[in-house]
Amino acid sequence: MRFSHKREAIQEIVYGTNSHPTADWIFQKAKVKIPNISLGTVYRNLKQLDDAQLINTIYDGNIARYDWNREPHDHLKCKICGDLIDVQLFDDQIRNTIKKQYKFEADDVLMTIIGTCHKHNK
Amino acid sequence: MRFSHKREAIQEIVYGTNSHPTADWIFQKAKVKIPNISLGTVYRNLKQLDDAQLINTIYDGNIARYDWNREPHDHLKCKICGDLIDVQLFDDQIRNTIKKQYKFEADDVLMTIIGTCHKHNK
DNA sequence: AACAATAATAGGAATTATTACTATTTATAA
DNA sequence: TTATAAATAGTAATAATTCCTATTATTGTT
Repeated sequence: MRFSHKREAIQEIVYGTNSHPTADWIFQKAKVKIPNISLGTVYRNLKQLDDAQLINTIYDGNIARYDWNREPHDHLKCKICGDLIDVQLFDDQIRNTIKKQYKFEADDVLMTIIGTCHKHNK
Repeated sequence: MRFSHKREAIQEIVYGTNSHPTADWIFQKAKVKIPNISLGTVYRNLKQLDDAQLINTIYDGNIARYDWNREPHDHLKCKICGDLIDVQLFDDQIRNTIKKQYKFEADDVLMTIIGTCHKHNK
């Protein structure tokens, strides 16, 4: 993977937020710095950064979001504001349990808890 | 919700498979019985059946799949063949843990384990 | 520094999944 | 049996994403 200013900028944008941004959000931010950047470039580079293990892609309903946090973690999703909150729920032990119980070679555990976040406490 | 033959047929199709079908797969099956059914009808009725708690909608990457199984359960997703396998991993205890730790009112726990299923054992 | 090979890009077209719109049909309650 | 409103077909519209192609930029090699 050869160096590119655009990819560098895209990576900086993803690394600069905890908001699990969408491709379009990243595109809007990128345009401020690089007015002629195209959405295709954003998608292509996000994919490359994911392939290079520099960012994570997470699917939120049927939209892709991007996450700089490469540590294994899960998400709390607020059904009111839609926010995704990072949490650490399980350790590696679960993989062994699953492997034994279901003859399934587990690579990754994706977990989302749907609910209401503290901002909406009455 | 008023009775409809099409909705009945759509529900039967979802209830008749363990394959977590997509809207389009259901549409193809429905056309065999009801040649003039439209894709919009399939989507509308799947939404109604979900609202009525008669089926479940699950998001697999960025595509919606439908599941007759209303019991709380999780999925093993094979990265090779894409199959989703139903499994029962956690009980309600996890909700209380999350609630305490994160001040989060948990309604639902969505969990998918990515890996390789037994069909691909060498 | 100039060159050659090829990765990266812009801009737009194409694709895929899904929702919205509207005139017509159908279920059902009175 | 008729009035009502829900359900529908067919199609247009939208949203997210991928694909295509001519041009541009990076980088290893002269």
